[in-house]
Parts: sequence; C-alpha cells; structure tokens
Amino acid sequence: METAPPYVARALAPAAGALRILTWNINSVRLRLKVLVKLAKYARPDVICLQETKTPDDSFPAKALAKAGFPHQAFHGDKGYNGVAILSRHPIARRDRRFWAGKEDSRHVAAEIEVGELGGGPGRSASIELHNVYVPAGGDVPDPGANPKFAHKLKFLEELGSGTVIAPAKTTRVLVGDLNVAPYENDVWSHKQLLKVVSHTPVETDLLQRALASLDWVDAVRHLHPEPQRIYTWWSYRNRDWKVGDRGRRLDHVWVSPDLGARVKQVHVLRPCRDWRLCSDHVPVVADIAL
DNA sequence: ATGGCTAACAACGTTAGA
Repeated sequence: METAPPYVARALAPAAGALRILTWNINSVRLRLKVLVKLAKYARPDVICLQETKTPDDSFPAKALAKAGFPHQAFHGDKGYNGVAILSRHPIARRDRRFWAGKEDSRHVAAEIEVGELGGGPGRSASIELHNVYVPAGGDVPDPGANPKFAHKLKFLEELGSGTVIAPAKTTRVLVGDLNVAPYENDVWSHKQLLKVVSHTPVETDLLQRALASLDWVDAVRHLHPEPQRIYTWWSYRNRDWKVGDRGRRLDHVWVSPDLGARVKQVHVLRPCRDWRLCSDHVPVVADIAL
C-alpha cells in the first residue's frame, strides 16, 4: 500500500535496552488503522501514543491493535473529534485521565507502564508515568476575548504548567503529544511570519516554556537536536505540495522528567510519513529512552 | 484576514483542524 515504511525502518535501528515511544496525531485511527499497524511493524515502538483518534470508545479498534502487538491499552475518545490513546507492549499498572480547562473532553490519558527488564536497575524505576496530551488547536484568531477557542487553549496551557492537573513529583515521567505550540524560532518555517499565527504567538510560546520549566521537563527532541536546527512535525493539508517551501511547524513533542534527560538516546521525526497516500498532516515522532 | 485541504457525521453542508 505505502512505500515509506522500509525507509522509516532504515532510519530506525533501535537503541540497545531502550524503551521506544512513538507519538502521532493520527487524524482518525479508524481511517488509518492499516497504516498504523504497518508503521508499528517497521518502527517497532514499545509504546504508541495517539492523538485525534476521532472515535468513541466502543468503536476504537482495540482488538486489531491488541493483535498487532499492543494488548495493553488506555484510551478515551469523543464522537468525531479529539481522542487520545496509549497502546503498549508492556503491562499498564494504572490508568488515569484528567479534565482540563473545565471541559470533560478527551485530551489526556495517562498510564503507568511497567517496563520490566528495561527498568529497575540500581536507583532506576521499574515503571514510568506516561502522559499523552492533546492541547486545543485554538482556532484562527489569537485573541482570547474574541475567540473562545483561543481562550480555551491558553487556559489549557496555563494548567499544563500550574501543577494543578499534573502535580510536581520526583516521578520518572514522560509527556508526549500534540501540544499545538511551536515554541522556538526554528520550530516554524518563518518565525517572523508566524508571530501572529496561532501556534507560534508569544503568549502561547511563553506559556509552553513556563509549563516546561514548572515541572522541570526536558524537551527531548531539542535536547538532542538543539536550535538552530529546523525541525517540523506538521505541514498543512492546504498546500498542494507540502515540500514546497517546507512550510512546517514543530507541534508534536516528547518531554521527559529530569532523571531521564541524559537517557534519551535518539529521537526521529518520521518525515517520510507525510508522503503516504493517505497521510495525516502530522508525522510520528519516535524517542528511545534508556531506563 | 484569506486561501487551500482533509475528515467526521442522524452526512451532500457544517464543524473542526492549526
């Protein structure tokens, strides 16, 4: 069906003894189920985190994904939009979901993943607390007074850094997801032209930085590939050819707790996936973390 | 501020994405 996975596989020799986490805004898990299974075969993640599954729980393809090697699952979805899922080869000890910004929507799911022989070394944790987050897009107009969607997004981002939803703790943690903010200059194709565009406005990037700092998260992708390297994970559907001008943004993130900062062995942004015939507008991000 | 595109749905136009 698709030609990209072998290319993906070549780029993806796993780091020895590491836990591989893949995060992807899949933009409908039912529409892209087959390609997800194929992606999992080639990229061999231990844990998959999806956003925008766009399906209620009773029509989530749980059985097919269990059969594909991910029997341990935690997911929530809303009809037609939102929706997050954690799919794991390793057992899940606890599941959790939190409500954000006063709404009971499906934008967060957490799981305590039992990492088995990967963890538990001297002073190491035998499990990790994994949060999968889907921050609201925020609509078109970057004015919280005029645009309720933007106000919702700002409130969500404030909560991400307030410690009220995810409390500060010395826990071994990973947070991944579509945070819908491209925080740094080289996270967008044109810093200047996007300063007033939702996803890269100063109020959003400041709030994301505050969230990052508040819980001492390490931005795993930038830790290994610092500025000024240009890194994007999303390209609009609205350009005839996404490669022309490479007009992307880095909206999808992998954050780790400070104890894991030095243990992120490699990260890959799977750009080739943007060329698939039936592609999401986001591409997967893969991180290998030695526990 | 707009265009252009994609997906879901009591679905052939509307809502949402970002």
